[in-house]
Amino acid sequence: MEKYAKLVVRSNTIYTDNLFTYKVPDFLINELSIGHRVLVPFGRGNKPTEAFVFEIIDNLDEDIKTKEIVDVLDEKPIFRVEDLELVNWMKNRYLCTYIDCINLIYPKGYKLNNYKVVTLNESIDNLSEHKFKEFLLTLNENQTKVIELIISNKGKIKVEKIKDIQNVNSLLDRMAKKQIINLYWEYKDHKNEKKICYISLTMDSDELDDYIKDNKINLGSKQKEIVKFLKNNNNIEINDLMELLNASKKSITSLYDKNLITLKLEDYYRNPNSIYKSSYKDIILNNEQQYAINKITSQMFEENKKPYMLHGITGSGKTEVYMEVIDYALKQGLDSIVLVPEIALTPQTISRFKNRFGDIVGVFHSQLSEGQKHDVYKAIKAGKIRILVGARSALFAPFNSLGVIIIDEFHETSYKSEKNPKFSAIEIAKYMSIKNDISLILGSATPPIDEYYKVKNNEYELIEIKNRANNKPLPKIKVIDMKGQLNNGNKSIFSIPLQNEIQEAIKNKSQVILFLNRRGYASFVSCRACGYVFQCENCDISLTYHKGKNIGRCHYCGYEKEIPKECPDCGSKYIKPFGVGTQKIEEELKTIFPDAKILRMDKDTTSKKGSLEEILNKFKNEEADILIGTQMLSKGLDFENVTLVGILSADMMLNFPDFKSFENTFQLITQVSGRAGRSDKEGKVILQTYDTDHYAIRRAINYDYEGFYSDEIKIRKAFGYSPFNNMISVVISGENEKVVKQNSENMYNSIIYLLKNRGINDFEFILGPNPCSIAKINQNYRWQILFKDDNIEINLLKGIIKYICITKRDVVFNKDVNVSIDINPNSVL
DNA sequence: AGCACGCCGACT
DNA sequence: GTCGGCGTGCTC
Repeated sequence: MEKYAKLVVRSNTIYTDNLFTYKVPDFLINELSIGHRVLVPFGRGNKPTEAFVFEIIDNLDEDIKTKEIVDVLDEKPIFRVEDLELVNWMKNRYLCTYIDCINLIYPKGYKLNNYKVVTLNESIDNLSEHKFKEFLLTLNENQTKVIELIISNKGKIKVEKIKDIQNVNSLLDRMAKKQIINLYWEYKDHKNEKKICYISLTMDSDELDDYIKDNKINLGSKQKEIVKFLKNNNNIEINDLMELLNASKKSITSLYDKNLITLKLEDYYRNPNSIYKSSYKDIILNNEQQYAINKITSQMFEENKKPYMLHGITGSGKTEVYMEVIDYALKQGLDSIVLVPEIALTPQTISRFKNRFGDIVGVFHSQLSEGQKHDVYKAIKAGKIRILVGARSALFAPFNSLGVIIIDEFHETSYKSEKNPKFSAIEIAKYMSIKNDISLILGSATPPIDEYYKVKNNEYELIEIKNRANNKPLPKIKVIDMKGQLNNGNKSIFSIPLQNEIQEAIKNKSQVILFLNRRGYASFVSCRACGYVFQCENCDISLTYHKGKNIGRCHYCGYEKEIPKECPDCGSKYIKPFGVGTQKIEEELKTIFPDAKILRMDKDTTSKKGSLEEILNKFKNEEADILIGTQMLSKGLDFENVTLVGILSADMMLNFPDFKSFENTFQLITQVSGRAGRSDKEGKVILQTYDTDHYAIRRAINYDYEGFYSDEIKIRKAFGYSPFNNMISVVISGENEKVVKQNSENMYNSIIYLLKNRGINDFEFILGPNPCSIAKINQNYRWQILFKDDNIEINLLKGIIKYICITKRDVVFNKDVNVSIDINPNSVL
């Protein structure tokens, strides 16, 4: 019987992104199954390459020459059948490669390295010393260098280690042909099974002393010390011992060689702990919370249930609902995944879960080291972690019996990946929940418009919580018309009412949060005489002014430039910063309230590790009166003593050139306002704006989600935006502007050609090619073509885009341009 | 992509 | 005839 395997090979090019057929060797026929990781020879040089078995077939379906699989790399398959199904689904949905998808679900801590090595050919190695010297004389400079390198490396060297020789590969090839050297591939399969080493004595105390005496063993003073220590403390961790006694590895290996100690390796789980502290309160659930819990738990074992959308206002105690559902699942033997938008911003949520459930709570996010990720995965597989809290990547954790997926604040943009595959965690979770009957809960106070539309379409089960857990009303939002303030001669960023309220709050010993959606000091610096604006040299972006260092900084690539006293264009000295950032807010606030203690939370003050936790802790412990911050403030923070929230410029986001900017404005106002009055004290919100009449603002100040939804959905429908259409963005970027432009046009023309062939002659659903709104980032020019699946079947459209951008990539695009496909992108800049 | 092969010109 | 350099085409 013959068997063949269709597999995906790990190589980092889209040109090999298909299934390759290999023959299954006889000794593996009974062994090999779908999902196995195998080693195959790949390419002309038969480089040992890692591959993944997707299918096993009995006969070749076409006449192709095949190579044989060398071996399986792991005892058990690393992927389940459903994992591979997910890979296929994602590849189709997001138009990305197999490997992109595999990398997401690939168990952490595995890595196959392959490298080419050089050794001396036996005929040379066996020469006598005299003959060898003679032989060396026949070689040229580079060849001698290679021989010397091999010898000085104990007879074997990796090709990549041979430096400062040009065209090493052709040199080595020729030397191999002349039988001077051997050239071959080697590989090493790393499995990062982090173990910890425990030391103990091989025999008990007296026995050991006799053994030493009888065998006349001499011990150094350090070794004696270690033995003495081990007599009293058996089974100690090697690192602790070395540190405690200031011992070296040498003395330990020496003891081991003398047969006096044993070393034992055991699994070790690193535990990335957050330093954030939270207090555990006994919570009494209200009726709405209880209803939600009952609804979800009662259907947990039902098949074909819909995902739940938990629409609960800010402060409605959604986390309590999550925890009760998880608790129920645990008791039924089911595991849970909780996704949070940004792990760094949710130390509070994590500590609440840890307080409630203890050690079975694991944390997973992209900032963990590979080793830490591996440990978490291992603990999950071992059943030591039953609840995983993490960022979107936590979705792919290898739980054995996953029962619940919770996505908190599911309107957050961070659930859409920026990297390939540009997946949406919401979509993947929905896919998983339907396929495996998992209870999926999407929680938010401000559900995305397109998702809420699906409630109306019966795709979700809507559960609402309309009251705050503390039974207090939502904070009243007072709108201040900044045009009026200006007319009354108040040029400050702070309206008079806001100043008064801040004063009042500080007097009452409660805390204030001020929100502004822009960091830095000023949004741009320009010359009043000629209008020159300081711009980033790498991007098409004006520099944000940072006062402390007197620099302009690009918030896209990090480029910094000192701002000169004179205009580089006209030489005038009228150089001034315009617009307002959080840094300037802080400065002005200090002059108005010189005694207030102020904290600032934005990307500039929280980039250092641990600094965010420090700021949150300080504010929580009421070591500051006012917290100024950007977007970060909107993400589920919970401070009991905050009674006043100030939104300094609500229209800043309104004027963003994106079809989601109204929705974002509504969300931000609702979310930021929700930070006030979360405990016993009532909250208040002051909202400053120049545009008091905009529906996003009017609906937000009345907490009228339904109203905003009905306004917004009409606009979405009229313009054919999501949820009525999918949007596909293709961005072509590269260092050469002309090439990028020409490639974009190439692509457009190819697409038009294919569409015409299919009888489609109306191309209104294609926008562009145009330069992106941000036409240059990091020295890369960017052009965009936008597609809506208006009047065209999405799979046909995707098929054509895939054909042009992937299958025929080398025909349509230059090698040095980057083509990025994003299905339903967060923003089209 | 990245690897191997093969062609070509320069130089002994 | 040999060496280094670079362009080309394929990967079961």
